[in-house]
Amino acid sequence: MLTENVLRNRANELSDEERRILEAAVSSTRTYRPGEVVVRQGVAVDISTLLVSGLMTRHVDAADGRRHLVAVHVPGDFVDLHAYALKRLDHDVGALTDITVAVVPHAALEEIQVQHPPLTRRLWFMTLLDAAMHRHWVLRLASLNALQRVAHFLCEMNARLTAIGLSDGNRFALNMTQADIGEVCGLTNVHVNRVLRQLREMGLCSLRAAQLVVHDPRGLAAAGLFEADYLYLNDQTALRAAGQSGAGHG
Amino acid sequence: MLTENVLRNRANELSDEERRILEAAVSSTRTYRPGEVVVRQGVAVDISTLLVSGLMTRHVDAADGRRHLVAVHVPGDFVDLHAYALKRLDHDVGALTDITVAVVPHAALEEIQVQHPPLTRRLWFMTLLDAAMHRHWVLRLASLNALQRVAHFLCEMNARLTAIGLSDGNRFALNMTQADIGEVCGLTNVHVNRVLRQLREMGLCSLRAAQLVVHDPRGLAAAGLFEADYLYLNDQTALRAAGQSGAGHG
DNA sequence: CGTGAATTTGAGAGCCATCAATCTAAGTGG
DNA sequence: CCACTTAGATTGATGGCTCTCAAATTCACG
Repeated sequence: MLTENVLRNRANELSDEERRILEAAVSSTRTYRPGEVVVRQGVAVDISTLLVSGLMTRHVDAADGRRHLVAVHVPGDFVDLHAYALKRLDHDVGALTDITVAVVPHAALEEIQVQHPPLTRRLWFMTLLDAAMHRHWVLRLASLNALQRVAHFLCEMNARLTAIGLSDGNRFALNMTQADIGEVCGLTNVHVNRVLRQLREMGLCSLRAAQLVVHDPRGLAAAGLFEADYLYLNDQTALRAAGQSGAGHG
Repeated sequence: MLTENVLRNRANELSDEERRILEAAVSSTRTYRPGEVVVRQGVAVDISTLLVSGLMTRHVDAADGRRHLVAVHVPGDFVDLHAYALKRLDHDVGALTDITVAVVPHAALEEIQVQHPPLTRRLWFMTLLDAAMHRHWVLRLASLNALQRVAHFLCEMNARLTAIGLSDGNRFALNMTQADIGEVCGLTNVHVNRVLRQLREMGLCSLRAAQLVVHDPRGLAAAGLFEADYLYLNDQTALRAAGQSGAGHG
């Protein structure tokens, strides 16, 4: 029951039977060390990977040697479900921390697609969540300044990790360096450092020893112009952690 | 046969039968004027829209009144297929130019999902293309400067429009103001204007009267660090237009 | 306690935003 | 056919946010 917890607590929550079906589709599990590449750009694959523990990245290595993150994945994310339809990826997928992933052969997904349309639709939904997150990353980069970007990203991680029980809404493990955060927010590690100091001095949050402590969730959300609706969560705790009212979407 | 042309020329090209099925799923067509909102954020919908002609946007209105584009859609894009799984959107979808869209009720999509798994998989693929594009918009904003961003975006539009026969690879209609391009690239209209002048003086391309003329496709691609692989095109003309060798992906 | 990675702080420079004005093109009404 | 209007394009001057370069300090870990 590797994926039991990580597949809960989503707006799109799976039924017990659907979880069983997915569990049965897992052929094996693998572990990777920080920095290892799990799926390399352009290489055809016939498996998809479900993240069980740790953080993963989607990233592109620029010609000048710099790396840019285009997504961060948390446990429960069906990281590589795209590969089922795309077959090859336009970017690398790698381990940001120590991770464990479950491997699902595409043959098993094909069977699910034929035999379980409702589950297929839920899987489809999960890939659309990624797109929704991407859109807000675009928004973050296009319209927010450095302080707002970092605050927004930290709010997003808090909301996502709260939804899967890895944050209590005020404190969570964040095994990312300031350089990693810079690669997410389109900033240099130097400027991320200045922004984090500013957030600390504003009494909003502090990041020390890979632990983020959020002193003022609503204030942090306000600083980052963060609204959690794009995460499509239904977990009230997660919404509160995100500085939202949790009253629904209207 | 409204969608006949726009559904061709894709790596994921549909068969004649699949196109027929989709055609049959269309309940009606609608037209909109530039600036009109087709799907408003947060409103539950039970239809999806397929763009037949014109350009559409996904955008978010910021609190300060400024608009930010997170995606641009070209004819053939199943713009709102997301809504089938998501039901409500986290952003607005609107008309950038005069547009015609085909309306597909979700009930028809459900039937397709049950009866035509291969077509479902292709539709799924189409939504994943959006995500792939989003990722490269993230990359563009995070890692490129103003000149590179604009060049990159123009290359993307050229490649996408070439794939559907709306560009010959060197010239195409682009009914976007410089302010629109700024909203795509995270720049002000003023700076977009300076960048366009620079691109013109470099002999790469010129935008006049809603017509983009690309004088040097490979040079423009180089200026924007553009690589077309994320568009998952198989159309060799489109790849050449994109300044790529068209020799495949390795 | 030594070593390398990560964090922190400072100084200077550059890219792009902001503000403002002018110019062009297209459409409207008389 | 021409004044009038308006949206969009163009150009200039100034300022600020963030990068770059550099060095010092702290932290993690064997």
